[in-house]
Amino acid sequence: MDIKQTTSAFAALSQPTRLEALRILIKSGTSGMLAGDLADLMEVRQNTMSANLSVLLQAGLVRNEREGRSIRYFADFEGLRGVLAFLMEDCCGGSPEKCQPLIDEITCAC
Amino acid sequence: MDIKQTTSAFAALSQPTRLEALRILIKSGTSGMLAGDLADLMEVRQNTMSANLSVLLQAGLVRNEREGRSIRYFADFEGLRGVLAFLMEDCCGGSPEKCQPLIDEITCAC
DNA sequence: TCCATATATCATGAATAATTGATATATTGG
DNA sequence: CCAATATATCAATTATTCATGATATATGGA
Repeated sequence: MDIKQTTSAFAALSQPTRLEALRILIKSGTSGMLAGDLADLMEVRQNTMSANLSVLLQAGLVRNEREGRSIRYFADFEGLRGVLAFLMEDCCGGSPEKCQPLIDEITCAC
Repeated sequence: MDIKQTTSAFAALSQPTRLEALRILIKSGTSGMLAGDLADLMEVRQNTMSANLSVLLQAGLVRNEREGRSIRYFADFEGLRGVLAFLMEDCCGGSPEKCQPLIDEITCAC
């Protein structure tokens, strides 16, 4: 993971449609969602959603699988991990006590 | 934390100078860094760094304190927490087993 | 093979953002 | 109060990004 990949990922997340799409895919977990269903759910046009999913794909934040005529998209948790890890690298070096609340918040009840 | 704040934060992180600056401030923890020292360290001009710090400030990712003639900047861990929490909200809903590696990576050795 | 469905790509115009030189503001020391 | 230092703001140019309409590609069913 380098700075170029990471800025590309954050750029992908800096647009409301893409951020919401990824959040939905994160919630959807292993089930993912069909591109068209996501467009319908979010009430955006087909080509807009396609373009936005393509940006998320290039950024390594989602992956996809063809499923008949449709294409199913999934959050790429590995990609997410890399981006967040790069950002927070050595966060404890200067102030360990600052890190715990952040971790607690990210940490979900699984 | 809403989608507007979050996209603004990610937009702030989508630019190499700002991402690096925040990473340095994250590593610096409670010591933070003076704006000028950060500009020198990163070899960017004074006004460019000032503009970029201002974007990070508006995004709630850093805070600052005047210190004599200088201004000291710090990573805002509370802001970071909010952004990451919003992104990962309900990540376990669909697939709890996917979350742990991500949390492990973020979790530092403090 | 032909048609319908699902998604992707292309071209374009409108809006946003980035860097830079110049200048302004704020603080300190003399 | 004046000069020096540290940072912020302004104006302008250039470069990116976005949504959109139109079109292309790919798959499945008849």
